[in-house]
Amino acid sequence: MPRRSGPGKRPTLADVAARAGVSAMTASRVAAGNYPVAPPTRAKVLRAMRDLDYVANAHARALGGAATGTVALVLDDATGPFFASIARGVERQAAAEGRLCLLCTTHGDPEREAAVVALLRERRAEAVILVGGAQDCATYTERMTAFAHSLEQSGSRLVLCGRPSPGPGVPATVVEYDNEGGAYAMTAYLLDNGHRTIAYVGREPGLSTTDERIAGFRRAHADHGAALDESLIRPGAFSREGGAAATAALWAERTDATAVFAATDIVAAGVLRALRERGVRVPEDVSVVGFDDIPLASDLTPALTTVRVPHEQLGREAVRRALHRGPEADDRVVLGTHIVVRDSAAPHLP
Amino acid sequence: MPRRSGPGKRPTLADVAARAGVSAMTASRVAAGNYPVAPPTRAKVLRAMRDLDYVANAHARALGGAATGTVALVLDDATGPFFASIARGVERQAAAEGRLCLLCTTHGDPEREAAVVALLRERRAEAVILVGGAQDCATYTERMTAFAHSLEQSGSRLVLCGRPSPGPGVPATVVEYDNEGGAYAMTAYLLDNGHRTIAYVGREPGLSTTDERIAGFRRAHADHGAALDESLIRPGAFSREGGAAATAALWAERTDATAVFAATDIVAAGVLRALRERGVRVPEDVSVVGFDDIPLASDLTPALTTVRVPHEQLGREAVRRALHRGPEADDRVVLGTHIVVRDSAAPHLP
DNA sequence: ATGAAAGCGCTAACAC
DNA sequence: GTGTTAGCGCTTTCAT
Repeated sequence: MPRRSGPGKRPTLADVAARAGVSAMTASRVAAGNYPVAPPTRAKVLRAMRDLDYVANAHARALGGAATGTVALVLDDATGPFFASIARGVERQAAAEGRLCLLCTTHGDPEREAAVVALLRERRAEAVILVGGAQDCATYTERMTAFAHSLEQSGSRLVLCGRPSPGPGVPATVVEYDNEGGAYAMTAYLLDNGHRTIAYVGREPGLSTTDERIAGFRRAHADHGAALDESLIRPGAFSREGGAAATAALWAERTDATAVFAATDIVAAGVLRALRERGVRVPEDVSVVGFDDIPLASDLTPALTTVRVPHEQLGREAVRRALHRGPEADDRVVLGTHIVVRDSAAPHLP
Repeated sequence: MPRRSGPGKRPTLADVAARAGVSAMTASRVAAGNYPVAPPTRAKVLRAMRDLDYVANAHARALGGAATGTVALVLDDATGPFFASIARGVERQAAAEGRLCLLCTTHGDPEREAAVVALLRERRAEAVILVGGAQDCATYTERMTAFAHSLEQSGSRLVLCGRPSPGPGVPATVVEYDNEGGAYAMTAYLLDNGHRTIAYVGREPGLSTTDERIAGFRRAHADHGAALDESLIRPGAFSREGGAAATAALWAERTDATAVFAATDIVAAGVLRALRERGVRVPEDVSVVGFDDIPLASDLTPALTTVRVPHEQLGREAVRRALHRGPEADDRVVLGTHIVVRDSAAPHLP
């Protein structure tokens, strides 16, 4: 049982040293464990630490110039769909590297994002990982470039995770995944299965992920010599409601689509609901596919065929690369995506 | 654009002071903003800070004795079902109170939990919030009591969130929710709807939440004068597979249950799947209800009737109470739960 | 309203 | 192997 209980007086290394009858430096060496200390002395110090319930002060260490042992994860919102998976990857890798993980959210507000980055600079976080939601592309690049420089100047590393790169030469690590390729593969899969009228539901204007996915959608059509009716690309928010509303709007206009490519799994959930309400059977009448492969995908009815994004691995890579990087200013990886076939898509028999 | 770019030389308050032609103390006062400084002086200092891109060193501040502005959230696993909601509550409240939030996971390993608590003591986190998963009750109480004291001694506050209290007098904040009441209300709802053979699926032995939920299940039966066949309480892990397996086992034995109370929504997902595979219609043939009201619940088919647990509010309360507490050692709240009626339960007509 | 000095707890650099 | 000195960057006295 500790001797003192008031929150005011925590034992310091000096206290330990005094109690063990050695100097503070010796106690420090024992604590760090990276320096030879005579076994008997060592034992005495250890004993004193136990007796006093000594706890090192991480801030004092950090002040001395040591690394802070902290990486920071910055998200739009803690309940976003990939949050858990990416956070898990980040946290696991951070733990594996002996770091603790700070969690911050911005709610999509650029000002708050800047404020958070400022706070993290004060904390000297070793890495600041910005995840998802690439907003307004006009100022995005310069904002990220400014963050990258200011973080570098305070000894931190900016990591853009699932966000576009601000360009070469900017001191940042970029960990992306292949949106275009995944959309291409999925579209090709539908085309190979005989679908020729495929709706893309959930275009969020200005979002980098949307643009890339639609690019893959287009390229697959082109490669398969399939005509693409632009009016099949439907706007819609990245939400259940967005998916349901977009589907309702589409069906009010035309009912000839044999497949729906939802921009995300969440959107797909809305699409499925809207179709069910209209008595459209999936996959018998219409095939529905998604993007992301979040846990929900396999719980939907029918289980969703979708594009797998390696969220957890994104998180791990973000930490790994930020912590062990070479001398080059910038660093960029693109992780692969692939389709996961479940029950929501079937061949279209003409 | 900052003058220096190497990660080695960050400007300090002294640099700012020198550039502004004042003393470090004055610069400090301007930075803190809590002390009168002559407007012209103030302006000069602010200017210097901008020019130098000055960033305060949070560790130096913390070393000086100031609060660290950090709360820590400790979970079993980042992908746990309530993780996102509780984390959101914690993060939001922390942000509202000007704190940053550390995120740690233990993977259910008590040793790692202890290691994490030790790390957080070093960081002087103002609050350490332990969430969910109360394991082996034999040593649990003493472990938590020890954590509470050691954290208190290093100036931190232990918060148990959705975990049982270690008892009165222990310096910890406990934020629970009403498991027994929620289970009671749900069971009563089923009984009121004419169900008399209700299976409880997903008893995890030794888990406090399980015990409390089953207690409510029993009490409702007793209050309604309904006999409770003990063999209807089925063991099973808190997972989709656990729910499916337990349902399969139950149905292999008997098929007379008209309702299934799944221990959690995740378990309910497994139950639904197993019933679907057997051609049992929900809710026409059998009613299924869950516990937690995670987002998944409304995406299941049919949408799940379940017990709502205010996860986000749990997180908020955890932070709020830890930060603003009176002089009493212990502090405990129990947040209410209530049933959410959706489509997976229907009256049973004899 | 501003400044000077001391110290928070730890560790790198240098003695002994 | 162990002790001494100095200093990380900021803030709290205590002057002025």
